[in-house]
Amino acid sequence: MRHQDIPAPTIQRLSLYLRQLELLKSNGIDTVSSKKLGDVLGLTDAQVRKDLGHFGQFGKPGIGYGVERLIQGVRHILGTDRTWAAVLVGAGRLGNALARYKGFHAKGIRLVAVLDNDPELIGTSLGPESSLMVRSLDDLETVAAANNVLLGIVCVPAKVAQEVVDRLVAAGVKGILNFAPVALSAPKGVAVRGVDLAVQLEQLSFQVSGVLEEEGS
Amino acid sequence: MRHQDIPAPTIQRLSLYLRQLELLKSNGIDTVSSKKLGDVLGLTDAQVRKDLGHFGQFGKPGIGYGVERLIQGVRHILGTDRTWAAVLVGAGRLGNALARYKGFHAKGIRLVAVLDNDPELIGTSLGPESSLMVRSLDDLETVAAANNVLLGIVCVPAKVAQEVVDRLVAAGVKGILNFAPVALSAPKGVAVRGVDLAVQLEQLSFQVSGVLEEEGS
DNA sequence: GCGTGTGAAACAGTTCACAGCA
DNA sequence: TGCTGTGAACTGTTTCACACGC
Repeated sequence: MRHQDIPAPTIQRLSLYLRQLELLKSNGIDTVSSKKLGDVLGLTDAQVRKDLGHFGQFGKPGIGYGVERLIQGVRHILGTDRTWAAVLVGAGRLGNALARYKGFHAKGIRLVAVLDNDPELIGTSLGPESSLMVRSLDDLETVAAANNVLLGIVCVPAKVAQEVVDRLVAAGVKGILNFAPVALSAPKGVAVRGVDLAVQLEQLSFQVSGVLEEEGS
Repeated sequence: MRHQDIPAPTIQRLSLYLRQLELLKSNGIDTVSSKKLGDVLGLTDAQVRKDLGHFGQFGKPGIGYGVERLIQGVRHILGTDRTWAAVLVGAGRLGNALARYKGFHAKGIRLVAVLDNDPELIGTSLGPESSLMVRSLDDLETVAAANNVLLGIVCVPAKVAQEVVDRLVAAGVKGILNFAPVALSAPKGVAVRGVDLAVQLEQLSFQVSGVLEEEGS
């Protein structure tokens, strides 16, 4: 089964399963049923089985799913059992906070450089935990080529985001995580995901409006 | 038409429309067709019309949609034309970066307090742009009651996130934006949205795996 | 002609229900 | 008996196609 014909909602839920499975594992539980897994995540048991069923037979009838085996399986499907080299562009407050994020490694991401074009920031350290320093944006192509960089994380102002994306694409990047509040375009063959705080706030605002309406205020 | 019976995907796209419309407005364009709007966002014209059609007749046949009027309309639907009081819990690096985010105001969100329970952080300033200081988490209930706080933003470690959420809910909060990498539970009547970097990285990893596969490597 | 609004058709995703295995 | 895997039914969303207004 090709990656493309798996429903997007299934892939989204795979991340949720994985997180829950890791929690179960750290609690010493080594078997779980679709019912139990679904309940904590607010899903039906059928949904869980269908999702996992797309990738082969993970479960044993009468028993359930082996937690460890399923973790391995899901990681493999998501590709987080491989290591990807990434660059982060934009070392402002948010970029800085992200650069110090410790979860990259756990997801198989190796941050090879943090880039910015502000002379004030270039040469700046990213704290004692990191061996990286902020480098000039001019180094992008060199760094990308030298490290076989496939992922880019964009934390620059909206105005220059498209420009940065174009350079990343030209440098061979295949996946971009965008924190700038703009719709970016990239050629087919390059995946772009956006994390937009403004969008989240709007969605939350809408949901809360609905809640208040229900309660009659 | 009640909030509840509008498809979730439609609401999600409303945020995209709004952002694009604001861009058009700032470019001095005051009319747009469903085709044009859809094209830049990667949607069909029919999709755009169906989405907007849920809320009444915004467009004029032969002409298109009035940008300004549509912006007003979408803002009203999303509830961002009202003002919501919010607290932010967790003043670590990420919390700090978010607290300084300038987009809250534009989305009708008034940040009334930043709270943490680390004595090192309490009393700390949030930079010259903000009049706020980090306050003790003990003040949560007081602040929430005094300002009619309906929104909470959670940037604390995963271990304590549920605990913080429970306190927020008890304090009357109706919507929570969670940055901690855990599945949180909240009673019906409280909306919870999660922004999880680890999940985004996994999804991106999956998409890139698919791209590479297509290209045959 | 151009472009909206909207039923009807097509498609996709979810839930149901049950056969089959431990 | 407990639980998976899966075709079949169902529900929800997207796309199509066209009547109507500018």
